[in-house]
Amino acid sequence: MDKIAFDTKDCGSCPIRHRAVCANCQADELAQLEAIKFYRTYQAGQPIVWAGDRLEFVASVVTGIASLNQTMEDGRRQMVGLLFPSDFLGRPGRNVVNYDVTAMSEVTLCCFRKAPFEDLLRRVPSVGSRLLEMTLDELDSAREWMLILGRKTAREKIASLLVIIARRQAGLLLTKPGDGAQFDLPMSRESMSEYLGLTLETVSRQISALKKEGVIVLSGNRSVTVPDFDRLLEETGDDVDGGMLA
Amino acid sequence: MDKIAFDTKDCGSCPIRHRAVCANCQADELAQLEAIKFYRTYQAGQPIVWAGDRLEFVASVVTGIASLNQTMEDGRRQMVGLLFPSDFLGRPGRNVVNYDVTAMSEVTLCCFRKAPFEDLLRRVPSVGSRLLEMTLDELDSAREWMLILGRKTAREKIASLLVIIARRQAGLLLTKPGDGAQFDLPMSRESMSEYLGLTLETVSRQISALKKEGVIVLSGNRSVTVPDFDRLLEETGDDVDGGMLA
DNA sequence: CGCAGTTTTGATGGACCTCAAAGACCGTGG
DNA sequence: CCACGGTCTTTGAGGTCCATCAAAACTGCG
Repeated sequence: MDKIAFDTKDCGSCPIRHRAVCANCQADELAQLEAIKFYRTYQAGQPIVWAGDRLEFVASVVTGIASLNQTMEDGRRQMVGLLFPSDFLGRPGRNVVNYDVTAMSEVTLCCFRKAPFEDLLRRVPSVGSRLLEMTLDELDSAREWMLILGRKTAREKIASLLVIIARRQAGLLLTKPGDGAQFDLPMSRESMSEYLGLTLETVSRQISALKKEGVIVLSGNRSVTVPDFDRLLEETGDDVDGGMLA
Repeated sequence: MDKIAFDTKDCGSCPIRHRAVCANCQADELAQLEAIKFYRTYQAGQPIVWAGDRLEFVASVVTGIASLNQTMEDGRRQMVGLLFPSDFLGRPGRNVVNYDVTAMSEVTLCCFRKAPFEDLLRRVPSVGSRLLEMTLDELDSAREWMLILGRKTAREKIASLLVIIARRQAGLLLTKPGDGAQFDLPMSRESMSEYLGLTLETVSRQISALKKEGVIVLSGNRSVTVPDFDRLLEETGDDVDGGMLA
């Protein structure tokens, strides 16, 4: 297994230091978090927790990508969350998780045991305020996702997912990836179908169509290049330019 | 216009005192909120704010029901939130709203101007912690909703919506309405279709089917009686008893 | 090279959408 | 009190997008 590529003793060298739940912390507050943290690593495809299980910690995703999934009695599955580096896992004040959490790639978590973290949440306002901010961001993206699930066509769904992944892999949420942007899909066709409320066959067909029309270029099954990002944006069905131009 | 049916000077008589963002406040904290609050009432069907508009206040819904909607360029609409009494409207730290907000029935809001509220959020931890708790609850229900949108059949969607409305109208979220429960639909068929990612015709057909099979009884278009609540629950496709019995 | 898992492609069917018209509900005014 | 009009809802007929079932092609790895 790979070694973690940063100094686990020093939060200052942490790649998510300025985006995670600790982002607003001063040095002394950071020290309190540092005192109760520990790391865990999961292999690609490995479950992190199952719905209904107790989760003894909360955590920040440091590297890798994890998914939250709901499963119905008859096996139908819907992804309901996708955790990128700096995203927060777990709910303070609740011991049982509602969703299956799975590592989509190798995932490293920065974990805090529940009780000390909740105590800290009460004492250190900058952690609570940052967590509120992050939760509101997640609620916003959940609502965008609801529009995708409820109203978009299969083709628009695929384009939307590609845009979301391209943006998040590029690091900052607000910047627009440039033309020629290249990124890896962090998931299988099946996971994409669970994200989008489609079957894996429909996902495959729509990706093939976008490829044939030159909207995207594939090398291998996971690597995507976007020659013209605006073209991809048009395919999402969203208002590309905020309604300012034509 | 009807008069508000409680004393607007006294938070103690407020119907949502123990469930809203002020739920965890002590008397002195409540006094600070009371000092900056004001009320607004909107008629059924009236817009509260449009997506992209500035919203100068945040608010708790005191009475009535409001919806959050997203609209695509070509007119497709998806409801992304449904605000019942005690739910919170607006996002601290952001001046512009992302969704159209509409009063579905006559709505009374308990409003706080943004700046004083955000100031109070910094000074009074019990408000921030309650808001975090409420936001996490909303995120949970948004994720349940995503399962509905992505994986359920039209019939299951209708049954799920009826259960959600029955539960929330009954007041507490956890209690199961008894058999013979009667409630009013707070929205038109069209709004139901925007909630569920369907057309209004499909909504109407599925309601007719549930009615014909005796799962529900209608009197007028808005009043619903559920003779056997477990029967309705089965129609949602969800695990009825948490997988404990059969 | 061969094998297991993943992805693509094909053929067919069904759930839901679209377009259209009739029917029910409800407030208003005669 | 009932007739009238507008809006909302129901019902019908036909079409389409996506799911389902099935098999071939590809990818990656020992």
